[in-house]
Amino acid sequence: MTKNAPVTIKDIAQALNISASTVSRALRGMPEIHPETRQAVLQLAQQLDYQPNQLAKSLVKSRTKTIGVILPTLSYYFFSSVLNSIEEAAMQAGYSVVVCQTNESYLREVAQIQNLLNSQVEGFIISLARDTQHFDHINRLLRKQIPVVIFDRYDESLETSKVIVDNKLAAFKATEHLIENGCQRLGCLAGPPSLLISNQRLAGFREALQKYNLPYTDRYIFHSDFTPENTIMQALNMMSLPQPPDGILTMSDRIAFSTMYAFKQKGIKIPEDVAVVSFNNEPTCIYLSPSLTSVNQPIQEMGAQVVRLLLRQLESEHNTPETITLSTQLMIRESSMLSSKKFA
Amino acid sequence: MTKNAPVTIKDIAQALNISASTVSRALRGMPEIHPETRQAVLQLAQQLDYQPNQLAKSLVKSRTKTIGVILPTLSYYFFSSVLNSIEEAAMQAGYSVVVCQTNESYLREVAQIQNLLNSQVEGFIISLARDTQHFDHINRLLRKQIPVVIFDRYDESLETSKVIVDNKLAAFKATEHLIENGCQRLGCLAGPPSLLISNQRLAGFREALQKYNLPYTDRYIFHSDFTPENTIMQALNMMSLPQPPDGILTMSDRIAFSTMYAFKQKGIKIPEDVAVVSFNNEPTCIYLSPSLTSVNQPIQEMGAQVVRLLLRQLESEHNTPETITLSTQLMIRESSMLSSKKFA
DNA sequence: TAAAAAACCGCAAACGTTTGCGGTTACGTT
DNA sequence: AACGTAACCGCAAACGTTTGCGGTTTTTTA
Repeated sequence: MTKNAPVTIKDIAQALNISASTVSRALRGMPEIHPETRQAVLQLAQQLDYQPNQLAKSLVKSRTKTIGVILPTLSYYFFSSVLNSIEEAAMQAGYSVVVCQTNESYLREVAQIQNLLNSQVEGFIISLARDTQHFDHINRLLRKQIPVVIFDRYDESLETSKVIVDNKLAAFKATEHLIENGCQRLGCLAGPPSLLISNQRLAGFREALQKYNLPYTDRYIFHSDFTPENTIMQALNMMSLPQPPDGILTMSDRIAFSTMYAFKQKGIKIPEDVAVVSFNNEPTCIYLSPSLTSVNQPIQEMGAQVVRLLLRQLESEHNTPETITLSTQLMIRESSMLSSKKFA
Repeated sequence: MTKNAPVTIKDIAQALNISASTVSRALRGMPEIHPETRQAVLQLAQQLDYQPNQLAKSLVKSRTKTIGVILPTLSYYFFSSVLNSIEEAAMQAGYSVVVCQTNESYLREVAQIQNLLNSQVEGFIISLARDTQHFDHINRLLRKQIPVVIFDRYDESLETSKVIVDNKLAAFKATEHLIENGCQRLGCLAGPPSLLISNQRLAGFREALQKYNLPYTDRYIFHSDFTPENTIMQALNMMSLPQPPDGILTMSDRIAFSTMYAFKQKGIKIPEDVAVVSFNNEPTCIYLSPSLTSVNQPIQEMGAQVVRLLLRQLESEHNTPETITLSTQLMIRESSMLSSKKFA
């Protein structure tokens, strides 16, 4: 019956002996066409299972109503979760989103942005890849006046709108919590030295040590590249220091998970031997034994604010960049409660 | 300098006093144009930061080289992970993918498919939503001769290519493992009754009981809708049976995580009081205490096979549907080792 | 009853590409 | 000197829509 080629507006027009423009208007319910012919068009369209070609539509209107989202990975709960809230907010505003993963690779990041650019997305939401060190690809977007909002993994040199958290303060408070719970020798399992937010957290860590007059030395700072293997190695290296720490701040739950796993293997007890606090507050935190103390970031609101900022730029021309700083919350659990009985 | 409107092929043509077709050919490195003019075109294109409009290109070629992927959610490690391998394989074949989440909702599933259809994706990779009960939206794709491959969450009535695992067998072996480890009263924490694969696993569970002459009764079957709250309720209901089970098969790690959490709260010991085995083998399994015995599905290969089947349909017309069944592997860990000492 | 307004519809251009076909040049070959 | 043949490039149509403008026909108004 139906041939292989999809049915177009012209097909309908021809079958009904009317013009394509009339069909177009009828399908969109414009007022200037007769109810009878509209009815006929609608019916035939339905019968032929007509699908409007989004490409053609976007081409003539020069609008895709699409925003591109660039994320390091979707396998992290944090990112897939804020993606959810981004999609929700975007949909509400009549935009659809297309997602790309960089897998933490700089090359992939520029390639993906290039792709989305060619696909005529109207704006970008980006969280930088681990390996991204220079930002020409982002600045190119800005030069083209394409709206960009960056969240979480950002860089200070970028003059875009951002929604972030006060990483330094959050780390300070997390470290303070460790100290208040009796930790004396603190170590830090940081992310790659290239990551700004990791360094900010490191700064907060250091500041807490200073405030409480604890000695600070680089020998208690280890950098993980986020892979389990590397993380485990770094964690065990730290614990084989002549004077191993009795409290550790890790930069993400993923790092903490691997660390706790390694410690379990080696018989190192948490929190008795060493307390642990972390970042991101993934749901898995509460499933672990001991449950993991972690800094919560307001995922829902982060997504909402990100698209709010982007929409502002999309709807009104030439907006000056704005930075929104959301507040964090330390979720205190067993892994940092030195005074608590385990499995209470 | 540069105006707001993006630079097109015509702009370049005009600036160089040549025709648009020449520019087009030059940009694509076709042989019939003079090296000098090609050079000029390339240079100007670079200088103006020309971006080819993918929409226009796709429109004239009637090809988007894009495949649509419909997933229940990206927050499950299983799905986001096979998405990764799908993207990898698709990219290798020169296709790009666009992902949509259904959030387990039937309505969203049909809406998302509709969207992708309008966006002219050339084929679909689908894993069904929890709430999907009828399949007109899928069959419509088939009628349109649009290639579709379904994986994991499928339905038997669908005459598409599929890549799946032998859920019944996997569940049988998992249950057998529980029995061989000394469990006498077995319970099953299944997924929604609407999910075929959950029912298949249930069948495998039942078959194992029969083989070992253990009593089977529906009172030991509970259905979770995958949410933590509901799962916890179902799990606790099961354990407050007059004769609670000493071994439980759960249909997914997510269900198992919530279950283990609930048991920990209630002081129910795993595996001493009740052993647990599960499905999906998420990385979190090894982080838990006790670590979680779980059925592994070959994620990498699943993604690879899925796009292989889809590509076959895309490149050669009219292919008969094919079903690929991959093999699973039970990863035995502490949660099911009744004889093992905890924290060995 | 004539003019004005309303209702309905078609023409053609446009969006940014690709591509078949034809048309100039310029060169090498007899 | 004439001709065949490369080499190089432009015209115009096409992809499937939308939309400004203009044209009929019908209805309303005075």
